[in-house]
Amino acid sequence: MATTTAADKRAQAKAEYDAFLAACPSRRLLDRISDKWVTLILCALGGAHPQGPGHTEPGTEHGPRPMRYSELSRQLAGVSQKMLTQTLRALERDGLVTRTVTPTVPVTVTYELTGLGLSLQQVVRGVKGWAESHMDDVLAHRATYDADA
Amino acid sequence: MATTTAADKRAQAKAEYDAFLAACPSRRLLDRISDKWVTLILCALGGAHPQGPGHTEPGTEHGPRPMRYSELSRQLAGVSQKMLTQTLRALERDGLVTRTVTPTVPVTVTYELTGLGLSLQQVVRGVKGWAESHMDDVLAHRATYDADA
DNA sequence: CAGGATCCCGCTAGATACTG
DNA sequence: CAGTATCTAGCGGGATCCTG
Repeated sequence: MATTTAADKRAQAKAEYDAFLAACPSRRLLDRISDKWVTLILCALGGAHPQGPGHTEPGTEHGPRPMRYSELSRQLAGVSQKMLTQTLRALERDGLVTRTVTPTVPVTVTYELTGLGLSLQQVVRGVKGWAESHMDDVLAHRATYDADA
Repeated sequence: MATTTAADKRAQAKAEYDAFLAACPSRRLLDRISDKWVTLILCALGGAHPQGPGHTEPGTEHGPRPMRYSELSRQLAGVSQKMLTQTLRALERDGLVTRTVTPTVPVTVTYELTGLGLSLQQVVRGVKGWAESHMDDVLAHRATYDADA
């Protein structure tokens, strides 16, 4: 296939999976990662500034860092043990986080982003950021919408 | 307040809402937009290349465009009427899409992204794209994970 | 065509209690 | 500390029928 260019390959890669199709595996993957807890866990594990810009102020910057179960539980206010464990397991299975057990007494378990998890974190961080920075706009629109009703 | 710099204002804006807090409104907003159907609807309304790169091939590029209810229903394979209508209403209420009724016979209804919706579309497009482009990696990890179990 | 209204099932999130 | 196990209430979400 002498006609296969880089552009062709990119087109193929894009066409291979299509979340618009109900039967496509990527549809279910999209459903999994489109989740409040997934977003928050990934963001927590990613630290404050995951892909910090050019210059880094020591002390203000901490990229991806391992976190313990209890740490996560504390940072994700209101998450139930069940959801936290369940979501972490799913993320581990999908290769987004690693789970490390240190046989101390009592046992110490840490979770950390993988490279794959980091790549997703970069994008879901945007979702969380959007929610926080556009909250006022949304609230304003809701007010006028509800008023007209 | 002579000490209020641009950086301070940004810090304040970021601190105003925090999705890590259970009681924060942004937590619920995050839950709303972390949704399969929200992502797919916004992507559909955003067209193929929302923020196309430098040069644009005429004919291959079509940015945000209004779509009819039935068009959306067709493109989002497998979506139920209930979920489609319900999600569209929520998006309209939050000011992410506009709903336009043209009194033809039968009636024609079109949905279109607002500026706010467009800004969210840019980020959720990344989520959808991630799912499609990393599907193979995830499947591979699942296989090894399930094998070890 | 673009929904509204209902019914109803599934299953999932959350609370609680227990364990290595 | 870091979970597992169990139970249940609630609702997400699909199917179905109907309408302007």
